[in-house]
Amino acid sequence: MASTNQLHVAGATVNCATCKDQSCFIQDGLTDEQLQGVSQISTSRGPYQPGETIFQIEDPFKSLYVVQSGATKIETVSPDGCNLVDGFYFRGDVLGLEAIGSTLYQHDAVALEETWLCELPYEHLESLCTFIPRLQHKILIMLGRKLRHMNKMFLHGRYLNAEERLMLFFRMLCHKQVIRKKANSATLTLTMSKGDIASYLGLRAESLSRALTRLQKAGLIHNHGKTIEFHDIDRILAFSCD
Amino acid sequence: MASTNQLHVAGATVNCATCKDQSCFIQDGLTDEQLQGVSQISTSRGPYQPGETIFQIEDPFKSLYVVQSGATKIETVSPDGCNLVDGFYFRGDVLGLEAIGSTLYQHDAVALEETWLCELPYEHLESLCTFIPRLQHKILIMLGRKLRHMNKMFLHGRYLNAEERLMLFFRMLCHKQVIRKKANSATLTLTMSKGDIASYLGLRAESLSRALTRLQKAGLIHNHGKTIEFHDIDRILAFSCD
DNA sequence: CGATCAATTGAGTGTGTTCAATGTCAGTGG
DNA sequence: CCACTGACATTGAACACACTCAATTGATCG
Repeated sequence: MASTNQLHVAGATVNCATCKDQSCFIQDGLTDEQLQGVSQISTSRGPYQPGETIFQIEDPFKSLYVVQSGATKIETVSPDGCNLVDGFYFRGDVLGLEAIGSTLYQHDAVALEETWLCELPYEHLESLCTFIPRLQHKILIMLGRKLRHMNKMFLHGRYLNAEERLMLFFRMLCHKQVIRKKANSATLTLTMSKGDIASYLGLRAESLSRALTRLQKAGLIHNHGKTIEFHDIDRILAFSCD
Repeated sequence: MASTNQLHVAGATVNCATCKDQSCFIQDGLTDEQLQGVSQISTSRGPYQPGETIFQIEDPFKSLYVVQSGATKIETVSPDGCNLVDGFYFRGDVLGLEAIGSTLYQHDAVALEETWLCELPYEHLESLCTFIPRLQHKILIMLGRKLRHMNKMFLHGRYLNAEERLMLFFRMLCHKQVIRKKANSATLTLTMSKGDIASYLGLRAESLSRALTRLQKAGLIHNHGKTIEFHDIDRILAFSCD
């Protein structure tokens, strides 16, 4: 696996500094000089293959990772030994925030497809914050945003039934531009298993399957294998949980 | 309502700097000089009376608040207009973290009993972080800890039944020293309504009531009105959700 | 082509919800 | 002092939704 300060994105190899062009949230809005500071501590990692582990639960916490391309899931183990999928991460998302303030990672992180990451050693990053107040500000914003997101999912997700949770999931994927939208129809190619999705949504695989079937019978989607087609994506996007 | 840099705790009026003695997390471990910096930006607020609002959802976000004495709840409004209780805060807890990175508060915060708070203007606090790396570090730890806590509640709480959620709630109150423990029996005087507790636990008031009844029939607790007695608190504390 | 794992479908069950009725308590006013 | 009120709490009965367990189909890969 390569380990350079070069990034591989969509077939091309590019420098970390061009992160800026991809609106990678951490770098976004920093001056060139500040950017260089961040570049100096960051390292490109990849390609991770599907199923490959990025870090494991209770490994010593060392770095945050920004997803440059590909997709990743994080999961923990429940009291009774089941795997609980806790999140999906796509381009621009930051892995490892839950470990801040701890010495250990809180999850397993696993690549879902061929994935490139940008590693940010956390101690260096925190030190850098002292010299770049704007960077400190961005990290804090990111943490606050994550808190709000979890809070919303937590509070409102509880009261949604299986179909509503699924709609919410599709909306999230659309927002992260994982669903390729054209006109008002769209296609989604799943990189994760349906079991993972079910777990993420707090459902059993069977319940998710039934929800998919119901949405299909309602004419909203067409579900075959790893691809889901949306006939009227706008109706899904219009669905509101709040 | 008073507004000074004096704190009222347990009937006495004390200076903000003595926060240190109460292991208020933000100040804890700072040098005297650094402490003074924090003291300079902080203001004591109170007493808030039961039911009194501290801040409201969508008010402009200005400050974090550390609970010095008393108790507070935060709540949001669900899609269908119900109040959802999202957290209870006791001595040493910090209110308003979810608003970091936003311009608006994300919750209503309401005092549950006579309550004193220490107000920390957020912009000042963030500026101060640049000069006191240790303070920055503490804030980040605090946010990470909050993330982990929510994560755990979110993931594992979903799979607990009513009784288990209730036990978890008691355990939390014990940990926050709200339940007065003596030998292996203990007493809890509720400052919040049972409806609030139910909402916090993701249950209906009826379901919570039934869970209380079942625990009482099992001889674990005695539930009358606003007080709950624990005959064998250790069995409750031994209950593990993970 | 069979082996294996993921996904789907069916039938029966359980836990919390919903709706409605009753009980409890504090505060108010006659 | 008692009756009235309104908010909160409890209890009962019927229901809904996701769960469990089991069987079947489908997809992928050696």
